[in-house]
Amino acid sequence: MSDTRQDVRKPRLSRERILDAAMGLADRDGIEALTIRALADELGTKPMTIYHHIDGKEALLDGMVDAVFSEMAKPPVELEWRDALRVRCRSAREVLGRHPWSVPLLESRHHPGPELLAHHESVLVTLDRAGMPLPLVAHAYAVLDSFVYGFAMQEANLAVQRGDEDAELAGEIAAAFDPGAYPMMTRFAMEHAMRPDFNFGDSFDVGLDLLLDGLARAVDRERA
Amino acid sequence: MSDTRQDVRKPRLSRERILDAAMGLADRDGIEALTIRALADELGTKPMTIYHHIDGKEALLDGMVDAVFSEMAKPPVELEWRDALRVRCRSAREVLGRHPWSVPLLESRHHPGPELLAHHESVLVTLDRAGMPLPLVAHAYAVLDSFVYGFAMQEANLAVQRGDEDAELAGEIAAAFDPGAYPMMTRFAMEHAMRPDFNFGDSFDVGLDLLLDGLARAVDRERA
DNA sequence: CTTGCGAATCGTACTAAGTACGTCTAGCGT
DNA sequence: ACGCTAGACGTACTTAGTACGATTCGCAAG
Repeated sequence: MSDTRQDVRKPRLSRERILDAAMGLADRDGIEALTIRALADELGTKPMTIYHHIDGKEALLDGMVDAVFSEMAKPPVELEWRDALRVRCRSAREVLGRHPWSVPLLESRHHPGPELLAHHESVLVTLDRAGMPLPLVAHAYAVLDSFVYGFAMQEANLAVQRGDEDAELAGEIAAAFDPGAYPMMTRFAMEHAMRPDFNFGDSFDVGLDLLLDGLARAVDRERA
Repeated sequence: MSDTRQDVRKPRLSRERILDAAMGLADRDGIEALTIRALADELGTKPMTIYHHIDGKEALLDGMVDAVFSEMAKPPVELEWRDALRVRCRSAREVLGRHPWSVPLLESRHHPGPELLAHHESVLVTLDRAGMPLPLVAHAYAVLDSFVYGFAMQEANLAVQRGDEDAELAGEIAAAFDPGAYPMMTRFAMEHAMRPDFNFGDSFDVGLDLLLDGLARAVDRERA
């Protein structure tokens, strides 16, 4: 009873409930469907109520980005640095894939939240215990994150096109093809990319290993 | 005379002039400042006039993205594949850096323009003549573009923060730091990232070489 | 030089979205 | 029981995209 009353009354809204709903809405309907009004409907309330918990839409987006970082696994300290980073990067890619709207947002937010900072700290620590000097740490971090973000960005792109129409889109693209204007692209599509067993995501581990192997060699060179 | 008259009269507007102005405006004031009204002002005209040349704002953005691709150097056919790709990737990074707003757009456009298609074709051809089998071509392309896009995205991020306030921003971030809550980040910043000779962009060539070297090794393994 | 046609331009207005401001109300402590 | 305050809400203003119809301009033919 008191539970019911409390549930309906007191904590009707909270920053967390709003963030959860916002992320769910963005996951489901896309980031462009995330409007304050739609969010209010989702929460069974009115637009202005949301402003009592969150300081404008920018702050909402900042909060969502930080929540995304909170979902990413940090590099496990008990693993050797390469394995630890592999775990972290795979998790990051998976999380970004689950929240495709977040990828372009990562770029435009300039208010790092606590989760983001903690995440960065943990990665830096891992690179440090790999024995990298600071300049190499900087390169390693920049390079790994560039790859992860960029890959997630391309995957998000593909996902949208897949969900959009597929047939219509493919037809449109095909129509733009002069017969044989792009022979290599055509061959590539026909003989590989359109095959049922082709999976863009398979390239992730390939690239990740390329980078980790290269970094390991760089560490070895430092040691010598 | 007739030149003057023609210059003032006939071609008052055109798709090209609109695209140029839109890109200039986005470069100068940021993509969020690119509104149809602002663009009309920039061109000395009225909003609705623009719609006679371009089919809505989405089409405008599509056109801008394609224009960005047109600025990127294709891999020169006369160079060995690794050098050719290095030229292409460096150029891509430079162009994306010049048009920071374009990076998030690359993801959201699903109407590939002719320049984009031609660019992709040229890269695929280069990978093909490197002797890669199609599956490796796919991996190479995915991995290289992920890195280039992701790197450009992070650079765009830094550029914004730099231009924004610098002092205010740095203070804000510093304020979020519990004294010593992020020791490795602090050390990294103090002893490396805040030093005047530190340059994030230096990591680009490092990562690019990591990937190209790794791909070259993969090609060699295929040969064996 | 006039006239008329079609393309380019513009004015008006509607819709969607973010949000400032003032009011209202429920539930708490006194 | 009563008033105080946090949270919720209604209204309305602002910015932005864009549909629709009227208007104007430049050129070519008479």
